[in-house]
Amino acid sequence: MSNFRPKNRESGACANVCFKVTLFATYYEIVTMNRRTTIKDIAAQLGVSHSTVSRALRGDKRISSTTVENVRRVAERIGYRPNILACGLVHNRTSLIGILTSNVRGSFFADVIDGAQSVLDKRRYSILLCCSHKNPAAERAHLETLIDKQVEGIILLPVTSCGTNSRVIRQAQDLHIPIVIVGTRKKEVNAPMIGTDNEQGGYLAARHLLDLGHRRIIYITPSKEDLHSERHRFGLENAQRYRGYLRAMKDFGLDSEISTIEIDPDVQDMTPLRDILKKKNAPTAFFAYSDRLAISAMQASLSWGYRVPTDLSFVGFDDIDFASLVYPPLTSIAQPKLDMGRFAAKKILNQIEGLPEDDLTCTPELRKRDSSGPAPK
Amino acid sequence: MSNFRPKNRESGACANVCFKVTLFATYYEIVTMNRRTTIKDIAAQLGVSHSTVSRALRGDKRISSTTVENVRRVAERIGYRPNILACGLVHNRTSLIGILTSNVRGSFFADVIDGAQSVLDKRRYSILLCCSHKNPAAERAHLETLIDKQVEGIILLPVTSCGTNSRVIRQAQDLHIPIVIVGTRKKEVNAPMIGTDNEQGGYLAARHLLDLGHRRIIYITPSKEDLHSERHRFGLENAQRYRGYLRAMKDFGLDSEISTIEIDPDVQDMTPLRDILKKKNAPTAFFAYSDRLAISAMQASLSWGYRVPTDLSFVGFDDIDFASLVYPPLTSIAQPKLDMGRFAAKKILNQIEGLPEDDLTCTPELRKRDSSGPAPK
DNA sequence: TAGTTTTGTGCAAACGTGTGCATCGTACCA
DNA sequence: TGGTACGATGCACACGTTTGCACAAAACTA
Repeated sequence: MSNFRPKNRESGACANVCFKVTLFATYYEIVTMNRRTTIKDIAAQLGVSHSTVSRALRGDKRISSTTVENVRRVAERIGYRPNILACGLVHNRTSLIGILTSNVRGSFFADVIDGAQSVLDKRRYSILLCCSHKNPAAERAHLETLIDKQVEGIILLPVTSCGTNSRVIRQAQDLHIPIVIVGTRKKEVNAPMIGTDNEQGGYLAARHLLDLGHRRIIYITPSKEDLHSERHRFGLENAQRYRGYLRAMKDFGLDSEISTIEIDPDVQDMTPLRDILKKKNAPTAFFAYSDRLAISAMQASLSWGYRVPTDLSFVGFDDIDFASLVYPPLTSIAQPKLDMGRFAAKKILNQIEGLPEDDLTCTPELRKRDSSGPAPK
Repeated sequence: MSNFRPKNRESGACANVCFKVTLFATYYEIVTMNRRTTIKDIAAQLGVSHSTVSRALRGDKRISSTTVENVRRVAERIGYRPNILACGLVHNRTSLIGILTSNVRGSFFADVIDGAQSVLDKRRYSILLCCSHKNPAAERAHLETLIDKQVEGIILLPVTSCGTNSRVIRQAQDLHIPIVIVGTRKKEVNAPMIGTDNEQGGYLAARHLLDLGHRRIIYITPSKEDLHSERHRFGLENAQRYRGYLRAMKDFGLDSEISTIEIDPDVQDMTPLRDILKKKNAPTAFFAYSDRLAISAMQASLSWGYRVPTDLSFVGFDDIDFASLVYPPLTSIAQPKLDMGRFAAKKILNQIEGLPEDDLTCTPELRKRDSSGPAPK
């Protein structure tokens, strides 16, 4: 078989070359079946150097058009695909963007990913996905993995503990890996952020209920601690949404009516809700930190015989898919999730190109549905 | 500054070495701030060759323990991280597993990812995520990207059109990239699959309703076409679940009661449901292709004044998060999604190691909740 | 015809790491 | 003292690309 091996400097007329191509393609189809083909294979078949092939493929205008054409043809025939590791080694690029999130579940995450992917796709970047499950140690490990894998940028989705991992984040930044935070940023971390005006969202929700005539409006928080302390299980968003609610209530002079109940979404214990509904002067409306929480509370109330929105009104936050699927459809505050993902990707790409980037705050929007209605007499 | 540059063959006593280390660390901290440090940096500081450093870091036992220790110390000090591109180039590895899915939304996807990640993490693999939105062209493009990025394996999540892209899939297999399909496989594609016994799931659901005394049970399909033809918008699952329903009905001699309505989940037009409920001898129970569909139908029925489960019973499929959050909580058929993800990852890893792999079919399970109850008199 | 430009290629080094083999020094043995 | 064995390290090449530079041939110019 070795007599088939092409000799190096054996160029010739085009027809001749074509003949050899056919011949050697057969040879190579046998030999290279089990490995990726390289520019050297192409070079050998055409009797040119691999640098010529490289230049031809990259469209270097110094290469004659006939050579370029030959190279293209052989490349196509033997199914050549560039080795991205080798290219990456030379250019110090991986075309990888890391996305670190605390939970892969939920439409917020999905929409942001979708939005980011649509932008990154066009620039031939791929997404390296990590999920930390709110575990700071896992989060740090994943950040280190991302750095080790030499991603060219990192998108941080609501990662509750990133405050505690600011050291790794700085480490990434020292290596000039751009970072963008989607959601809310801890003050320890210095990176451009894309967020929603949660305070405004909270205000919109409360204001909507107030305009419907409700006065006794309760904020449902996943964690009371979040609202006042510096430790935030659910990020700063919770405190911000609550602050918007406060502002609306105070605008109406309802300082004395301000009140919250805590429902842990993981535990789903509804007794605080049941208790407050039993009191005299029970609330007529609820504004929840999240749609999930709002839906749980609403469905629990239904199961106890309350009518929605006749007896009780509910407003959620995030406008997830299911907000419009449950009965009654849930009024919610929407954030432009897809756009946030797109912007995040753009911010990363801009930073990669050396452009400075700063924060971007999106405006939330009220999606009125049937779960909120006029306050009962 | 260049007089600080370490000369190559300038070894010395340990104390001397340590002194130099300190000195040059300072030098290097200045010089290398803007790039990743390499084994050459370590080698230069210690006055050894880079091969020695490489061997020391890899734990080659031919290297003296003092050298190993020195190398480790310097590596730590200058924050050395191996260049994964270079390693990959030598070993022809990327430590990347591609996951291609049609939609990133939904708990099926999320759980499978989670499960896969937990297994892949331990083996230091990362996940390259692509989402094709049920678009065959995008799907093919993404598959090609995955091949180009030299992933070491591909997990295909319910990708409706993979039949049309079997050529690319075969291309990947020719390059010895292992593939696992989670969900259902098209017959054009020859790869190990990990799925649920959808037929059995359908049987369980229908059987559950039959045991509760229901006789007029309707199957809600996202597309009637799916049930009989070869074209499947929603994969083969739909036909399989329907077949399970058929078997249960026939077991009870209810061939004449077999009936379906079509509700497109993207359009959410509920008139077929309304129409069938208006008929005399209206159905008393519904079994839907998916939880999403079941929930929509159930909530629509509630809005028309029907009581669940007093008047109507509903059973879904998939046991998504929201199944237990809606009111009344939805009875559903669960698949072991997390495990399916774990198994998928294991199958990929095994194949990478050259072990043969074949299909795995998981057993579905009924999760009884309040949306299904005894048939009305 | 000799010199200059242009055109098309090849050579060799580089990216950062891994590794077979050669080499060097030392210790041990006869 | 000569030979052998062994432990520790360096050299040089490999992986697949890209790219600065040199160089040859061809095409001009004078």
